Amino acid sequence: MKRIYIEEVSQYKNEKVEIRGWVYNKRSSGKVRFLLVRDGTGIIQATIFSPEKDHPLFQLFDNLTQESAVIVRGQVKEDPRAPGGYEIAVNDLETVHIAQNYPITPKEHSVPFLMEHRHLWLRSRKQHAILQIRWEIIRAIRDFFDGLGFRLIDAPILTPSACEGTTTLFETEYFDQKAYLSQSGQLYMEAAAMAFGKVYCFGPTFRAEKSKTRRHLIEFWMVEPEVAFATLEDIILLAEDLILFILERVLTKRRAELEILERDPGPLEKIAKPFIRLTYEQTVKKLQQMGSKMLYGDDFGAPEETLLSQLYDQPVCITHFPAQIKAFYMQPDENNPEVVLGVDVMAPEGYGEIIGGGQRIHDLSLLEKRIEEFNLPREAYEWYLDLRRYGSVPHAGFGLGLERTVAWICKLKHIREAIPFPRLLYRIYP
RNA sequence: UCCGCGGUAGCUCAAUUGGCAGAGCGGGUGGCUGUUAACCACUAGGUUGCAGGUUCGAGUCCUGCCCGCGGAGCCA
Repeated sequence: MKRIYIEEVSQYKNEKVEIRGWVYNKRSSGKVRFLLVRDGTGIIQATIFSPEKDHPLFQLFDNLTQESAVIVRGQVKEDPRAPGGYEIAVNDLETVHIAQNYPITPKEHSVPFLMEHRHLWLRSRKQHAILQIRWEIIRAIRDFFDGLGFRLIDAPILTPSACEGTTTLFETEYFDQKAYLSQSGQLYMEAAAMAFGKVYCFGPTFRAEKSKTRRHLIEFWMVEPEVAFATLEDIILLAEDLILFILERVLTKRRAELEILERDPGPLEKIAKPFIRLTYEQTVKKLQQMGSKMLYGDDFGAPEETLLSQLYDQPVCITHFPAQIKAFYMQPDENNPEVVLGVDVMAPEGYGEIIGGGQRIHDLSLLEKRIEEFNLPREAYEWYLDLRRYGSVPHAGFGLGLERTVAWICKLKHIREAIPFPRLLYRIYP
């Protein structure tokens, strides 16, 4: 008898197989018992028939509780009445472990309760589907960059100094010094790009922001490509291709999961190059016409992001921001030094910014000046300035927030479901 | 951090003006030969978040605290 996984069941029609898993749910109707078994790859209905009321399999079945671990052996049958179209006619049932009072029942639960049981919630159908899609997106991102000849260069997580202001950094002890958890691998990727040409890093980042919204996590994953000799225009094209590659992959390989999530694939299928392009100035004018009170020089707030996503069903690339609202390393536009060559890509359907990036300053004296203007500790940036001393070239890159991308593609109400174990302002358990 | 809302059975919620703390689900027992969050009957299950106060009487009103949820700012 062959031990198989539920996702392979259609290849074993009428064969006898063994499935190892957990009880998802059970039902009974007199002389027929139905056991829904999940094994991590899917859920299948196992059936037991007998005219004998005290059949030994019935006794085993009756003792099983939700999430008990079982080994089921029997024949695969195609049956339209079974969820998924296939079921197992059981002739042997082995109990591995009886679960006692599993807390997540097939009924409704509140968000706080489910978050408290996140370690178990992962077993539920929708959470499982979301994390399958997350995995597919991660693979797509790696395949995309590897396929283009990018080198994966890992950025450090413990960093020696505040790169973009200390208020949002997690501080920790580093023997007799202080260290900070990384907010971004970008500066290290700039060094790597000068060594390898085109690079990316993909890892967790940490922001000690006391933000409490559906779009924020304290710990989140970001993929950050950086390309030597690239301009703003080059990386906008790269960002478009990346997003389309991810969408194509999920739409072809994770249809079933999108269906479990009741996510209409229509809006995702419509997305195509080129994305909408607007300068910051054009965007502000448009928003003001729509009734927003924001002024030139303000950053976009949540209401503005919502307004924008109502206007377009394509991602929107906003460029040419006023220098003062962006980071110190942003390259000024040569036609208008008041604005910088940065880009934010806003996902449609109200999901807001999923990408932030741009062209970096490559001129040593300009970068020194900016470090001074932003009141940053010059010593901490000596290594970064070195990149402008030894073969400096124009270069650009961006960061894509993984969880925001997952939330958009899965159309989640809250980003906390886009990561297995979310770290939030008021939650670090489990 | 600020603004708003909430905490009652394992879970989801109800409880009229301050007047006997209840239902569904889940658990247990029994029934049903194709169930789809199955269904039917019976059954057990409570320090009403914590501390204090008002009152003949507090789940309900007041004060403080704890915990969480929604939103804002900031950001990916």
